[in-house]
Amino acid sequence: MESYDHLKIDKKWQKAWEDSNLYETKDNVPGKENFYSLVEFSYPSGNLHTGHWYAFSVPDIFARYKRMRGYNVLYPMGFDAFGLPAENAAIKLGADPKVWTYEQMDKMRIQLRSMGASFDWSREVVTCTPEYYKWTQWMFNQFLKHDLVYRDITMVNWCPKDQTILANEQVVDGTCERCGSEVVQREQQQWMLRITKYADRLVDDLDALEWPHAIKEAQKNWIGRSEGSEITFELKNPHSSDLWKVAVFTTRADTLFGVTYVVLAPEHPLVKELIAEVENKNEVEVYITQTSKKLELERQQSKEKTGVELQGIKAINPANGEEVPVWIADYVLANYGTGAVMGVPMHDERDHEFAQTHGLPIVDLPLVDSAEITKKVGGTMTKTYRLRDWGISRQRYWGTPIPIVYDPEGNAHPVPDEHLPWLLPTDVDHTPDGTPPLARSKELFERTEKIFGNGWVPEVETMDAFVDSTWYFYRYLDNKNNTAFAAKGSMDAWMPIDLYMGGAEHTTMHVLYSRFWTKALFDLKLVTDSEPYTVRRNRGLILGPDGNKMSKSKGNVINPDDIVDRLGADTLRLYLAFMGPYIGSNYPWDPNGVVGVRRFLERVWKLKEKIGEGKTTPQLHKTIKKITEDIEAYKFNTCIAAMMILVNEWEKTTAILQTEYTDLLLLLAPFAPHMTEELWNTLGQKDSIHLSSWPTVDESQLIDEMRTIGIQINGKLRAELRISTSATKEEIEAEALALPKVQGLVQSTTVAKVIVVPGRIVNIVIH
RNA sequence: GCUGGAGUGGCGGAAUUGGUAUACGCGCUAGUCUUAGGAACUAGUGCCGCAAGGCUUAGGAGUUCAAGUCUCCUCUCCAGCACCA
Repeated sequence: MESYDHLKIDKKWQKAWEDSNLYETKDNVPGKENFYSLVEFSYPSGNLHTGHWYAFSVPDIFARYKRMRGYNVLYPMGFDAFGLPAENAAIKLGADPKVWTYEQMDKMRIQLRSMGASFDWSREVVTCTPEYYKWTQWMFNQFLKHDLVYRDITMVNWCPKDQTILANEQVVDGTCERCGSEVVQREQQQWMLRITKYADRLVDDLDALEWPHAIKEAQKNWIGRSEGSEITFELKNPHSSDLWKVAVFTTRADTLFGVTYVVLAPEHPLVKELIAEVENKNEVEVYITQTSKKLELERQQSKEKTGVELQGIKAINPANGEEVPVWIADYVLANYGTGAVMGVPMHDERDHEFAQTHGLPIVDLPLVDSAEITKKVGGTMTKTYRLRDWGISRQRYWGTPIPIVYDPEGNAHPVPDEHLPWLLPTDVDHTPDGTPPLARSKELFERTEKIFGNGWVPEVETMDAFVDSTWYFYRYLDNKNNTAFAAKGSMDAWMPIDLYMGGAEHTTMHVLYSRFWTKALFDLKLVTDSEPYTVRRNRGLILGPDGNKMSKSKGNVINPDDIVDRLGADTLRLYLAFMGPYIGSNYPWDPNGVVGVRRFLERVWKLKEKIGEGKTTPQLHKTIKKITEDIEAYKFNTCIAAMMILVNEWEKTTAILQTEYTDLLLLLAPFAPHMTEELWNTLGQKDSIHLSSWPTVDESQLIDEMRTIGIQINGKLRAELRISTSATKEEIEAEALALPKVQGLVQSTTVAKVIVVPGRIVNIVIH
């Protein structure tokens, strides 16, 4: 018999599946229910690493299993092709981002094929193609029309060295992830998406979703909804008749009588007005300048309660008319709540520290009812959020152009739909110099004037790449449509997504953004579901053999291509699935462990020689049952363990039936698609094993005639009893008590009670 | 600090959900084969003990005939948020 030659077998079947379009998925197949299984598509980095294998080949097991259970399964793949990784790599190599990206995608498609995953490549989606970003722009226009897009000046992360805005996720501990410079906050006008309008729904709709508690909590945490009161304090200056009002947000209106001062954030708009009135103008101005220069890192790390009193200004407590001093301090954040707080040192730790530092009074007055006092002082019960609107402007080249043009007066206008896709120009030097690269495109400016008239200029910013990925799962459903982002019929066939497996790092970014996007589309009646993912599950990470995250600098990277060459795609797939439950933990790579599963595959291979006449093994049906249950719970590790147990048992027998062997192949097919297909084929089967049905459990085979149960005395295991499963409680008790071992221990005592759990245990209670 | 999650052999992890703890794999030990290294195969392998036996699911208490599993306290680790009023 030929030995298991993975190199030959992997390639042979990958080609055969491709030639026969085995995984091409139709929107509707009579008699089959649809199942949409989604995994996060990847950046075209041109290098498929172990993480990709874990992210794609393990969920492929589930997709294949579902197909064998009779579902019409969509398991698509594509590329999140715009964005920083491509642009950075291109800049570094002096290459064109587009050329570089397309080269990487070509490489990755080849690597992805080596996985033997059941992707339907005919539905591939690439976000940097005009055919795709046309619809990203179209949706942007729709949102603009419905006031979900606006332009505003906000604080952004700015890297002074790279002269560019950084996304939040590119700021690592206050420094630029690329060059390590300390990031500063800077005011910048940008295009914003009104995600905060959806804050309540993004929190409340989580309740109905079948998602893990941890993911829901992380999103709630991130949105940070806080319920409280907004209360207005009047400010006055004894030397003039001017009056100002300042609203504060508090969750503790009940402490209103304990207020001994009011604090504004240094950036609070009112401060600019008040500054002319204060007695210590210089001091205040110096403080404002100092805090604005403070690096984000410092402000985060130093919890020192600095501040300056606005001398001469007094706030009037609406509850009792008492005059209290007004301060500015940078422990009050401008962009949370109203940017102003009432200082209650008795009941708030930070206020207490501030009061102590600056010698402000700390008074203990009785608490009142929050709702009542809020009403009494003319305040309102309100909610505030940590979540802020999503700034999507990027001063970069490699992204979806924001489809906006400005008239000669500087007013913004959307690029009409008939001019979409609003193409990304190519006549651009993409080296970052602090100005958007598109500003240097002659073609873009000429195009704008040609279409809109003299003096019109284009928007020169591009969109955050997270915008592209908010809706990619709709495009898989109808990826060639050029009259709509997807036809309603295709969306009805597949949405909402049945299973979305991905990384925990996307919980508060991509997953939240795409939920928002879907809700916005839903409100515009463009889609029929307000939530995109029925089930979301987070997988873990594959760590290096040293237990650290794989990285080139640590020298602990396992290259999947090497494993595929040496041991085969099936071994790698199987090992990744065998490491532990798919949902939950991170697992270190064990170079010996991967050899262990290869041995298992070889045993399955050799078992073919044992096919012959014989008796059915009851173990097979227990195995089918076990795997069917565990696979549904994404516990692929115990599925493989169950197959190993079966193979261990079969190795001890002289012969196995061919039907039993093919049942094992069917169970193993989702895990090791290449080897099982080869064995299936050599046994004379004509159709692909991957078009076959999942084996059924013969319930009658599950019933054991005899069973070994444990005999405990006072809860401690003392003996074992082999007994018929049809034995009555009385029979079991009698036999247990008759055991010599039990006799010896029970003899000189009184048996108080005997608990018999048939098929499980006997516990004899003695005194 | 707040929120969530987790602690089981030398390692990754099992445990029918309250019923024989340590399945399966790795590693380790011995043996067979091999010039050797490796690979493969066979047997053993929770800990202490020569043994009888005792102990064991981070630690401590509790409920129960019975606890890895339920309850309370303590400790440790991981993740997210964090001067969020």
